[in-house]
Amino acid sequence: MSQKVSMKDISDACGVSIATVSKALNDRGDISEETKQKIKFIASDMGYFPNAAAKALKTSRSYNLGVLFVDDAMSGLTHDYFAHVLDSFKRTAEASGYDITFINSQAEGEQPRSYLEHVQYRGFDGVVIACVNFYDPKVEELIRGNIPVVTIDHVFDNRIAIMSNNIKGMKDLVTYCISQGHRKIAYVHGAYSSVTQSRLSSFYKTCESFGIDVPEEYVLEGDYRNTSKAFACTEQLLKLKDPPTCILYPDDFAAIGGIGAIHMMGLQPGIDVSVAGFDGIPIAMRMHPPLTTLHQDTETLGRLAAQRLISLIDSPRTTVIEQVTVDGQIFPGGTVGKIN
Amino acid sequence: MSQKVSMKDISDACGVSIATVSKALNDRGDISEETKQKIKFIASDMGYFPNAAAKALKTSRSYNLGVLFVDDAMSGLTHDYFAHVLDSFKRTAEASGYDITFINSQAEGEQPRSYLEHVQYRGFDGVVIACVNFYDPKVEELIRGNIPVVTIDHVFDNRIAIMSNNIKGMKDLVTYCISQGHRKIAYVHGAYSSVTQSRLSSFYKTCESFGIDVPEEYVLEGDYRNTSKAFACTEQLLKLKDPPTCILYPDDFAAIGGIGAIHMMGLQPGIDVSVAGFDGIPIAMRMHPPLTTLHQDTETLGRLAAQRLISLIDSPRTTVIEQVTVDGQIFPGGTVGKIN
DNA sequence: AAAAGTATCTTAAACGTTTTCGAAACAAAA
DNA sequence: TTTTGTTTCGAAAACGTTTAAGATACTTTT
Repeated sequence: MSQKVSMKDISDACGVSIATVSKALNDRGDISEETKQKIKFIASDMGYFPNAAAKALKTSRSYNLGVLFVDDAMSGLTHDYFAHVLDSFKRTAEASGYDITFINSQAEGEQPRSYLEHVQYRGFDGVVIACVNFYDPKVEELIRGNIPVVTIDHVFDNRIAIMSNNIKGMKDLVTYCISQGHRKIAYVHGAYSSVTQSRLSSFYKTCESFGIDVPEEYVLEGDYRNTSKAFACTEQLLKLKDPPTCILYPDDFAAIGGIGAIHMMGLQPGIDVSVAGFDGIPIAMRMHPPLTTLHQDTETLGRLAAQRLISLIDSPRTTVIEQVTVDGQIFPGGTVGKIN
Repeated sequence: MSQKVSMKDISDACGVSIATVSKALNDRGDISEETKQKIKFIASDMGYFPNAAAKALKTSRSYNLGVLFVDDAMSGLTHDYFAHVLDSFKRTAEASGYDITFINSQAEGEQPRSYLEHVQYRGFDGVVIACVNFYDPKVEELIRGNIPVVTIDHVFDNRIAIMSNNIKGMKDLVTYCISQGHRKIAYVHGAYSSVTQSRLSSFYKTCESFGIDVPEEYVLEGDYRNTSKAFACTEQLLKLKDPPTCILYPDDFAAIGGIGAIHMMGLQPGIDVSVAGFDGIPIAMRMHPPLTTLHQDTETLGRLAAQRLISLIDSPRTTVIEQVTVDGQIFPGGTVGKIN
């Protein structure tokens, strides 16, 4: 059963030509309502479905989107933030009839090819890029290639970019901490990147706007998803003669590392010293007490990326190339306590 | 630039037939070494790469694997355990020249089709299934379909299954706790499933083998990834007249919930009361103190799944249909302390 | 020297579609 | 009645490959 039934089989069964079958199944005008219904009925009765390869070969449209979430330093799939973005991207792409497959640069028994070559080989209609070293020449090549592309959290000249609003996010987070009475706020930031830069400058600027001075020793370099560094930095901060009352971290992972240090020192997070994360991954928001964090709207990020990409594919002329930024939302949690 | 160059272009450039080009590029015997080298050189010089659709159409081999990680209750991608398995699967599949794309049951503007139809439409060479309601008739249909398939953590009659060894895992975990001196061990287990059943019976059996009696009130129903239930259960357990000294949880998420309750009560995990998780997700293993947990070997799980699947595709006759179970490894962490 | 074998290359069909263009049939307009 | 238009359909080429079978030239065997 289910041995492939082709348009040829249907055309035989219906006594029409194979061209007519194609037209009927694709709802082209060039056909009478009567035969169209008959063909459709018989086709579904025979369990027909099209052959993606043949269709793609003929139309050079694969209805397949490539995603580039590389996993060297930061493994895409196992990185909560990007996993959530991808999950959302996947859902909306699939709802529009697109499948998604991963881009890689493995060879098929041959020498490694580039990302762009892989994309052209598979005939992806479009590509989304995230969680990547954007300065990798192979990534550059892909972006300069002639296929529709949207990037996430990084902007390239003349390409659509979906950006999480790190400026506003950090501003909201700092503002929240200040509203809780904190004025001695430390920041363990992530390793250098454009995202880090945005957050860092927003941190300084917001503090300044409230007339808060940030001592140099309050700003330490940690790293994303690095609990150990966060642990060490936290210890260091709390041993200061004038320790901060509130500590910000590059992400929720790191914040959990910081909380470890706080517990280790016999203190209670949110009571003796406040901490806040960034990202709003599920585990952080469901801890006890829940972590105060800035929840990045991964759902919207992924959805917009898919929508824009598909729009770019369908109507390259009329979709405007722009960077859209999506706001996160402060998640109060319980680890930033009221003071004074 | 990079406008598609086909075999036709190469054959023109080389003054040979298309067939000869195909043979040269595919290393068929039927050709002289000299022309083969010449063709290969010119092909690479012209930036040629094959067209996947055409190749798939002709050979009915797509070098594309379908993965079914559905996301309703438990969203596949955002589920740490499965995300890691998938990540490993992806890496080894890609190293063997296969791409991977997600299976879904969305229609292309039409009525929703089944998983199996999607698979046949795309011409996937094989399929891996995980993180799924295995009793879904659409899943059943896919598994009974005529394509190579391997399932993860669930066994179907006459199909390859890759199983994490929950029996041994729970046994090792309990044994470790006992080795630390614990004899009053509670278990907040997950919702009903075959995995839960395995772990629960292994828990009882191991305790029994050490002559340890498990009071009824030590075994509570929590749920996977549910921090709140774990929090509540933990409170309940610690309020007992004779509270346990050690508490086991369905997974690391839940354990973190339990730790929250312990902190809330002014106690120190690993000192005043011990806790252990299950899975060994990165955040748990990098907390301070690190969570004692049973690290499931997601790397091997994913790799074996890919290897077996590809083997099944390449040589259906000689690959044995069996369920292979892969052992996890105890991660001592620091939340199960020595007692007495 | 004829026959047979071997190495190398080409022709052409096929995979399952889509699409252009023309054909046929019929209706409407002149 | 002839012309023109409209609707519905089919023939055939094309997409870029693979592959079976045939063709050619050259070697070897007898």
